[in-house]
Parts: sequence; structure tokens; C-alpha cells
Amino acid sequence: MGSVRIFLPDNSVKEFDHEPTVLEVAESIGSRLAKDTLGALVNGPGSEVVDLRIRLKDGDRLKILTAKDEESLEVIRHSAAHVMAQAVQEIWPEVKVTIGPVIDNGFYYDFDSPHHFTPEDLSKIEKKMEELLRRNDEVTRELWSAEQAIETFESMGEAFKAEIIRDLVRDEGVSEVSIYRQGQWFDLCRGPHVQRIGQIKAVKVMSLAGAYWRGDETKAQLQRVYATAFNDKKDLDEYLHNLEEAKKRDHRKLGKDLNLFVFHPLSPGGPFFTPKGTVIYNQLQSFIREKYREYGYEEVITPQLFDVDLYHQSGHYENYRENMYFTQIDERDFSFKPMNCPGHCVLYGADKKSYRDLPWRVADFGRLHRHERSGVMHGLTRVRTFCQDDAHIFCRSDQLQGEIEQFMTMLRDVYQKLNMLDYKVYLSTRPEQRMGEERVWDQAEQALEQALKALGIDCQINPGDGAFYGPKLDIMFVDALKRPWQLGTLQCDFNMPEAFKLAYVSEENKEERPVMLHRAILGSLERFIGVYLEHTAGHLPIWLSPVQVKILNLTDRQNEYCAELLQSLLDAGVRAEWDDRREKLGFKIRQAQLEKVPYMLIVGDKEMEEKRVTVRLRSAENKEAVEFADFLEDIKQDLLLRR
RNA sequence: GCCCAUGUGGCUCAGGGGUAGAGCACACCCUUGGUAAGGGUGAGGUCGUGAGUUCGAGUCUCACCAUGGGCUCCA
Repeated sequence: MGSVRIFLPDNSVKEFDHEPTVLEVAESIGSRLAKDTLGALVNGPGSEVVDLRIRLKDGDRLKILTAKDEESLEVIRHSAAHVMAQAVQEIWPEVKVTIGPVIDNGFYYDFDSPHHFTPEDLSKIEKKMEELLRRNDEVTRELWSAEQAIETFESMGEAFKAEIIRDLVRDEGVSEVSIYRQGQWFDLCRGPHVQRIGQIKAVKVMSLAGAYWRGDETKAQLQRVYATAFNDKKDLDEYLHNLEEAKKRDHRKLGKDLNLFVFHPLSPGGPFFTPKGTVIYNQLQSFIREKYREYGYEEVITPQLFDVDLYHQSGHYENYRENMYFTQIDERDFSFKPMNCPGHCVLYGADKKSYRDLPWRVADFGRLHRHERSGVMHGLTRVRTFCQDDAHIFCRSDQLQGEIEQFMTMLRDVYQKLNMLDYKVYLSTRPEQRMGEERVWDQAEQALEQALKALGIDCQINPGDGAFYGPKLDIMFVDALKRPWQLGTLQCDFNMPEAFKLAYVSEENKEERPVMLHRAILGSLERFIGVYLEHTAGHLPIWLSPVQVKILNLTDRQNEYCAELLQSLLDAGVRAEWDDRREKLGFKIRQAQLEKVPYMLIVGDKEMEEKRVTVRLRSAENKEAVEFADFLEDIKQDLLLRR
């Protein structure tokens, strides 16, 4: 028998006379390392985390994971999920277990329980888990035959587990399953798991939710318990702290605090923008309009209500009816538009188009109505009525790549101005169910890829994720708290030009079908405002701030001067207010600060005599008293350059 | 739509069978005060809606409405 060689990250080699487990390699390096081992990466950093009990093969490159490595969190959390299940079953023996996967920031476990968990139960579970961590049982892995496992779980009444194994036998032909045991408790599991339960240092049971067995509404309703685990208490505290921070930036809270928008039960999912919120809305809109002029778009206005026939023709009635609002007038069926595209197709077809008219870029800030399911609405980010920075580009197929490049350039331009520097691009290619010729798909997918390449933009490809009518790009904006949001999108559409029999006359005087691109940069203004408030924590750039300048006088001796200042600012188009209440300066500053006003102008006798103002920024930074005329010039520049 | 939780003045919340409270905001008065809350007085609520239990219901029950957390992460 030849020797088995295992390569370590420092390129050293360990030799064995048999295929060693990860743990055996760790032991050969040092007992301390062996004690701390949680799992391993084999053959590359991108690989899945493997269990420390698996056997390695000759030539494997091994990276042993300990609490120092972020990847080990997966092991910690996977084991913590088992601890949670064990804790729950120790408290309520009648509860049945299902699955408990690791998710982004923790893990969950779905239980089938006759007892409805309450918020108080969460801390009960957490206490029990902590007790189990102290008990520090060893975790062992066993291989059982599938039949034995099914029989065992069935005899325990764990029908869900038995079902999982049956499916594994049927779908993947497995004959053996792994079982992880800790103390008296065991669970069917693929792993990986820690050596001893005590290696889990910090757990927190977070929340409760309903879920369905296998995510299927028609199957058993389960109770999901969300929790998280970390390598030490400090990391857990930091995570909880970040959650608090995210809560403070919640756009629904900011919307209330800054008085930007409200909701009312009489229009669920229908935001009311207050005068202040409307300023933001309109500023964004005019910013985008300016970009439209720059990039050769034309804006149009199209109807709100269409005969349902339109949606039969576009296919929305067949595929999107659930989300549409209908009404009947004079015995004729109408629907509110859920998107602008069919209307734009009608407009396209209203006259004869020449190849010289293309590309035709039509923008529309039309109000859309979509009937979202009642449980999915969320502040401004998921609403039932909204308006997109929506435009459609009708072009020849040889113009595709150029249009895509132009769109991505425009998007970069807009995002940069908004200080949204981190975003990712996803390219979704042809799905199995699709329409159109392969040649057209080839061309469109290549155009997308080439355009990104030409601009040096990296993208991730999602094979098969495109719509049935064409491939697409999704732009995921990553906000200041590293959370991804899908805002921009660019979708190729071969279907709608076909459905509406759209055509243009080519140079050869032949009728040709144009390609249609659906595209948006901000997505919907509503959703964008929500996301942007969270990104900026409400500290909007000056040009977007509802109130840009607040004049704060010390005493009413400065009233006349303040009135002049206010008038000059208003005349210059600055959104200025004057807090003329007879309150102390500290009090006025506090209020302006809570409103997140970018500039506070403090005016006392000193300033008045010299025609100056003291400028306080919302960062609490104070500038020397400056001449008012200079301040006015500066802020005019801010507005001109959208700073 | 489904599961769980929540719904009390504009806002944040207390009160849990005997007829409604606080702070902030608001109004008025005093205070003319230099960088995040000066003081006083006052107004403001069919306790989400509807039914039921009860001598009596913000309070208990049920239904509905709205909001929030989830329902995509798969041994």
C-alpha cells in the first residue's frame, strides 16, 4: 500500500499509510489544533466546508478550519441547529423535527408541534441550549442503512425524517445515511458538525415564523424558529448591534420621523407622500429626466386604464391576471396598467416606422397598479401602486449591443451621482421554457455579454434564469450595510414585438421585427426612496433634501435680517426655512438636527452686523462665520451639480 | 393568500373587567437665551372595526381590517 500525501496551505506535505480523516491530519500537526478543529476545506477555498470526520484522499489540499476562520461558522451553526432541535425536544418531547439548515446570518429549524411557540418560549429554548452547550456532549457520526434509519425514525414518530430518507433512496439511490449523535439525541444529517457541543460559544434564538413543509402551501404548516450562533460572544454582540443599527435606518421609521410618507388602511400598499417626501420624489424624477435628455430618450404619457383586450394581446391576462386590478365601465372590461410596455407597443404601432427611427427610446413615469398579495407588502419597498423610471428601447438586433452599453453607462452615471458605488450585475440566460429562435437568443445573450465586457463590468451568469421572452441583466445594488437590493434591470423581449406585430421598414424596404428592451435604473421611485433612505440613513445629499437650509436666529433682534436671508435663499431656488420661534438656540439646533437638515445658518447680533452667517453642518461640524453672499454662491453650486 | 404577533391622542408607549394616563409634538403665557430638550398653563382619545359574554368591556371571546416578522435558503 502506497503512502497517502496530504498538502497543507503552507505547501508542506503530511504522509500517511492510510486515508486519514481531517482530524487525524490535525492531530499529526498538533494536539492544540486538533482540539480546535471545526471542519475543513478540501481542494480550494471555494469548496464546500467538509466534516472533520471525513477521510481524505491522496493529493488532497487541506485547509483546516478553526474558530478563526469565517467558514467555520457554517459548522458551528449547523451543529447549533441540532442543539436547538435537541433543546426543543427535551422541553417538549411531543415535538417532531423536520429540517434545520444554515442560512445567511444564522440558521433555523422547522418543527411540527401541537404547542404553539410563544415569544416566551424563545428564551426558554435559548436557556436550554446554553445548558446543552455546558453539557458539552461529544458529537459522533454513524452510518446507518436506509431501511434501518427509516424504521427507527418511524418508530419514533418522526415521519418527516422518514420521508426525507425515502426520497433520498428514490431520487438519489442512496443506501446509507449518516446520523449524528450527541448524548442521547441523534438526527439524520449530512453534516458537517463540531467535535463537541461546547465548541459552540454563543447562541441566540431570534424569532418565530410559520413555514410549510418543503415550502409548499398545501403541505403541513410548521413552526420555524430562527436563531444564530457565533464563534464567540463578541461576534454575536456585534451582530446584534448591527441589527439594531439596521433598525434605526429602517425607511419606515425614517419616513415617519422625517415626515416623508404615510400609509392609511383605506389604501393598503398605497403610499401617501407628504410635501417633504414629494420633494425627494420629484427631485429624483427630474434628475432622471435630465439623464433621459442626455442619453436620447423621449418621454411619453400613456393611459392608465386599458381595455382588457390589450392584456390578452400582450399575454399579461393569461400570465399576470392575479396581480391586476379590473373594473367594468359600460359593460366593457378594463384594467389598470400593471406595466407600461403594452401601451408603448400600441404607441409604437401608431405610425409606420423606418429603420431610421430606431433606436426608439420611450420613457414613461406612468403610475402602475399591481395587486401584491396582502402578506408581502413592506413599507415603500413593496407597494401596490408605484411608478418606475421605466423606458423601452425598440431597436434593430444589430443595435442591441450598443444600446446595452449605453444603458449600463447611464446606470453607472446615475448610481455614481447618488453615491451608490457598490453593485453587482447578473446575467440570466435562456430558460428551458422559452420562445423565439435559437439564433436570436444567441445574438441577445452575446450582445449582453459583449456589452459588459466592453465596459469592463464583471457579471455573474445565472444559466436558465432568463424570462421566457428573453435574457436579462439584473443589477443588485449593495447598500452601506452590505445588503443587496435589486433595483436596475435590462430585459430583452422577443415576445411583445411579435404579439403586437411591430415592424419597421429596413434599408432594403422590407418589414422587419424590432427587438424590445425593458429597462429601469432606479426600479420604482417608491422602492428606490425606501432603499436609498436605508443606504444613507436619512442623510440625503443636499439636492435631495426636502429642507436644505434652516435659519436659526438667536433673538428677535435678528428678525429683519433673517427675513432677508430667507427671501434671498428662496429667490435662488433653495428650499429654506426659518425657525423664528422664541426658543433657545440649542433647542432649535436639536430640531434641525433631528430633521437632518444639511445646513443650519446661525444668526446672532455678531453675524447680523457683518452680513455673515455661521454655518453648522448636520455632521455637527461648525464653519467659521462666512459672508452670506459666499454661502449663497456655494449652495447654488451644490444644487447645480447635485451634491 | 397562509402562520404568529401587534393595534390606546399627531408620535413613542403605560394601563389587562368598574367608565382613560405619561412624555414628546401642538396652542397660549413667561423667558431674548450662542451650538442636541428653559418654565408654566391648556386643548386633544367613539382605546382599529363589528358582533358576542357580562349588571358593566381598551381590558375576555369570535369575525373582519390594517401593520409587523416570516412563508426563497432543504438530511
